Amino acid sequence: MPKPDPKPKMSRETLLPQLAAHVIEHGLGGASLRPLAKAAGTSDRMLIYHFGDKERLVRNLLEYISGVYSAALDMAIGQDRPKTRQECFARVLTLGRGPQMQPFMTLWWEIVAGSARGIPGYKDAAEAMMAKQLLWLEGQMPEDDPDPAGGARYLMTLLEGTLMLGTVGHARMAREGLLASGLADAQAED
Amino acid sequence: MPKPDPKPKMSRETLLPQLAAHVIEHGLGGASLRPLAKAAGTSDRMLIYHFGDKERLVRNLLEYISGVYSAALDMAIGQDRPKTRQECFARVLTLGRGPQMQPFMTLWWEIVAGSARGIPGYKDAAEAMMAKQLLWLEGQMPEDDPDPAGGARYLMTLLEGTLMLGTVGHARMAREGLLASGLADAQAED
DNA sequence: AACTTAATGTAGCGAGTGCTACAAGAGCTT
DNA sequence: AAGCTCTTGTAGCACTCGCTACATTAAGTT
Repeated sequence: MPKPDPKPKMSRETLLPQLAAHVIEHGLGGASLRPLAKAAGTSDRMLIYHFGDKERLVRNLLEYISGVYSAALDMAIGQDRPKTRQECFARVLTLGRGPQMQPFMTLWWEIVAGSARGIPGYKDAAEAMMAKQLLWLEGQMPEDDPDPAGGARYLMTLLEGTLMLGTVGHARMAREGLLASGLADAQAED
Repeated sequence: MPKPDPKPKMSRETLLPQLAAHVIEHGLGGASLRPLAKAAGTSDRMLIYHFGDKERLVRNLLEYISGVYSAALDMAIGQDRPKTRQECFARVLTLGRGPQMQPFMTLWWEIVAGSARGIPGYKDAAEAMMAKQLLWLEGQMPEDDPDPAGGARYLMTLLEGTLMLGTVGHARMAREGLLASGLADAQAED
């Protein structure tokens, strides 16, 4: 008869993945110690023990999540480069709108809001995530692009604007804008 | 000897401006009844009395704030139209980054985050505010623009992306992108 | 003046918040 | 075995949360 629960030692490293999963699903703002602890199979008591206080816990979580995001981007690198900026943009937009990215996006806007309000760990995480995404996008630019660096930054700006308009129910508006800019084909969806 | 406090009857209409002022300064997420009430010179008891419950209060607040935003935009219509899209974009970007707009922007990202999370009143407010801003921007497009409708939507997308990158500390990235797109001059600031 | 209704104050409830005091077990070294 | 440090459980504190019960005042209306 084997022991049903070996009860392994927990540390920040073993806790963070489970905590992050809970945060990605339920958000950071409304996250309180007890639900977080339950999601990770511990108690609020232990969260404070391992992280000191909630602020440091959140900071650690944001760092970790930023790392997860980074890894997810590395995972999603396409084999073949797109041939045009238009195709590049379409690809990354499709990726950003994919259902598996949706919890991430929901959390993302919360991080942006936290950055704007100046909540301790938020801006650092947001900055890191954007930096990583830019790097990734630069690597996805067409090979013969005349200005990959500037172009990637341009596409990033457009991409984020497009995603934002999408989350507030104005996907059509963004699409028509892209259409006018020559960065999108005419296609129906909303 | 006049009465020091005539204690006028309060209604939703008299309360909303003061409540909105508090929300614009301190945010919506962390807004709880008692601080809100104090900011409006009442009690939590009366907020519930007038609005029913907190969700309806928030909904009313978002509607009201959306109206305030709309009015602020109407106020900020320039007499002379810009001559180029570039100038148009520069103007609206300067306006959006102005210090008097900053509390609004901070609140805005919170509204976007709320929309993404599906919190009841948020998406409606965000949609209304974006619709209004688009209308405003269309009115600010150069007179000889070949496609004012599409152009305004394009500029909106770019603008929102630029503002977002700015709030997370990547203003430089957005600027270099705009520079590469031909929508901005070379100028130093960050 | 009697009655009705709207508006407000006081007090508090049950639940949840971050965090702590205290003690006990677990595994290690000496 | 004794001591020591790391990890964990149990209770609870002081506070805030949204909301309600109850009573009171103010202002019409009849």
